[in-house]
Amino acid sequence: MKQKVTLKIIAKEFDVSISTVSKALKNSNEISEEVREKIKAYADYYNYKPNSLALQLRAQKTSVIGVIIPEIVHHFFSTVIDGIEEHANKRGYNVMVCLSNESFEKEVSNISVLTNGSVDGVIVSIARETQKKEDYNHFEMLLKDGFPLVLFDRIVDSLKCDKVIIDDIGGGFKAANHLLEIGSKRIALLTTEDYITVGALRKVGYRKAMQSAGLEVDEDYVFKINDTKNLYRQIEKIFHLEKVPDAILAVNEIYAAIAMKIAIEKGYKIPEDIAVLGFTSGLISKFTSPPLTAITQHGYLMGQQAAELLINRIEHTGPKEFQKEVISTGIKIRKSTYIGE
Amino acid sequence: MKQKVTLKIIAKEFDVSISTVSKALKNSNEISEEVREKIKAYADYYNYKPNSLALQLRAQKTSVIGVIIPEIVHHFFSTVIDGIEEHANKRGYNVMVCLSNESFEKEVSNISVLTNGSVDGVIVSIARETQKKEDYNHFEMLLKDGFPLVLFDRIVDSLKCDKVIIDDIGGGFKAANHLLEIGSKRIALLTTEDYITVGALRKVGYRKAMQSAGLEVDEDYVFKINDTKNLYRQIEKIFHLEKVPDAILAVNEIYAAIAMKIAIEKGYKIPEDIAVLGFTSGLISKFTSPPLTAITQHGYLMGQQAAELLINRIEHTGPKEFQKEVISTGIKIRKSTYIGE
DNA sequence: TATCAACACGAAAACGTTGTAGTGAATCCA
DNA sequence: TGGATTCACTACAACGTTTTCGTGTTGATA
Repeated sequence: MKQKVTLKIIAKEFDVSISTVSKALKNSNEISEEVREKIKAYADYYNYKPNSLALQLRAQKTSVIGVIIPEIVHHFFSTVIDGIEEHANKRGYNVMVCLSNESFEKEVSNISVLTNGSVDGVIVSIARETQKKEDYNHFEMLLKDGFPLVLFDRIVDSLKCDKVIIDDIGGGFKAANHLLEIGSKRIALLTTEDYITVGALRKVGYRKAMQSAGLEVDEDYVFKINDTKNLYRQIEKIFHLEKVPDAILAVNEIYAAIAMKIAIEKGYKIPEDIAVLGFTSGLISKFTSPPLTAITQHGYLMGQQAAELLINRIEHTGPKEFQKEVISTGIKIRKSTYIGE
Repeated sequence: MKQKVTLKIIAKEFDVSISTVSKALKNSNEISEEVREKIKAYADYYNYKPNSLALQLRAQKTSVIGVIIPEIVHHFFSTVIDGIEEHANKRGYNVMVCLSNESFEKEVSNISVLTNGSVDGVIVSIARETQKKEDYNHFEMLLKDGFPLVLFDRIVDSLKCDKVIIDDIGGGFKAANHLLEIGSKRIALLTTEDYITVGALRKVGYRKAMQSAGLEVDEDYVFKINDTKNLYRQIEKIFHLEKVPDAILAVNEIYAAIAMKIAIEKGYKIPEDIAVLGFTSGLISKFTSPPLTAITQHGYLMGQQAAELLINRIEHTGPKEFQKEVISTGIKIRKSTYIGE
């Protein structure tokens, strides 16, 4: 690459000092009209732009925020990043994305790389492996130094920092309630293993809804799916129950889509025989047949909120106490639970 | 935030010079065992990490690569980023993602921000608006300075730089050919407007396949969809043709899924009456019913290649001449074109 | 006792920028 | 003519590193 033009080079060109060039380019009236103009012309011609590293080093501020997510090939996380970007840009920040790939080690190393001065703060959604290990030392180190940190979606309560979460309990409740309202009696729950908070919380909501309808939660109707094994085979077990459920509540859209597919193959009519409802994070729900009723998650909003909290923390605007924002879910009713029309 | 510990601070603490501290931490044997150990212990305790801005400024190298994509909420682009990240990390680089949101202005400003020293090179997929305007000045400026730039997917041939593209012509050919092989005679094409290169190229492939089968391309069977208007209404026009096609080739999975949905509503059987095939970039194809046969795109591989080209360019490994890598497509045959078990 | 090497450390430049605090010359006022 | 003021510019520190080139002290050697 060609030498980038710097103040020094321009200064040498016109045989003036570096300060003169700097001031001329900033239109300071300490510098004569004449000198100013020729320097600006030269800088313009050679497309001078101040080196941001130098600026950042001097200002002790990068105007970059780091984001660490478990994976990017996931519609929900993409929407969150989109929201972060939008808000960050509006406030003059850029975004640096790192992926943990659900790995503890990679998360730790990402944190380490990002917090060595390259960013003013970080937003993170914790990796699975970290949640399983329950080792949050890398975060605690940051917080001890007062480094701006915002956790979203996959959070841990014990860490003293700003957080943004989806109202998963509310979502689970809303989901189960909808099924109860359309008359379902035996609602099967397709959820994740317990250590995955999101699944666990949605289950809590489901349980709450069942109880407030005066129904017992039969643990035989709760299926904890292991993502690393064959999904079809695990989900199919729903249909081995003595009394096949009249509704299925899945904590994500993949499980829901698969359950629906199996149900149809087995000759059940949806929603007449079995109603199906999922939590959506992508486009699948819209294109299954029948289209899937789903709890919607507003990742974009979540990203915006996270960015806002972080930048407020960085700039010391906003409250001193740590915030915990809760993003409420929506429900998009489609044909998989809706008879009539 | 608390003051970060620096060499200077440690130096003051032990009343030695900054150089001594720097050398001690690097285990230089210029420094006595004793001094070395106490400095290392202190640094360790206070979690000293060299400031990367300072390192980067000094080394005139950031080990960061910038990526500008039109949007992130798009499975294809996510997979590309994933691939970029993977390769970049392997070679010691970090990734900074910016979104152009298909806007020319934002693309220009992203380029400007990234190339002021914050990254060693950029990978970009050009925004729609830029392609429509045909204004590539911001890229030409970079190339004039020899700044490392890799274009992927949405490229422009006139720019002298490394490129990675999907073999869209081949994909279109492969798609049409598959339909011809299963006996389709009247293949409708659902494509984008002409200025979108990807759609245009896939059409070329479609045309080639038709011609090599000795068939004329009837322009009435080519539908150019405008993404900003109502998709259903535009796609429905397929079924207003005098002779309804016996196959539909869509240049993306959304169009394909919608076409299939409309066909089913109108009582056609898929694939018996009409076979449907799309280009996939997400998970939709897998979960429609019937599942959609699709040309697959290998975004991950594309990302890896792009990163490899870029880093080779940055580090002057690899050939001097600009490369144009072509990623070939695959085809995943599912029930939407496949009769029989 | 003069010479030299080894040892253990410090000074300073460089990366590119900004802003404060000079500085020398011209101009002004009385 | 002497002092103050304005003008147009320069020097320098600072941000945090690394690295090259000193430099003073010690101990050994001839």
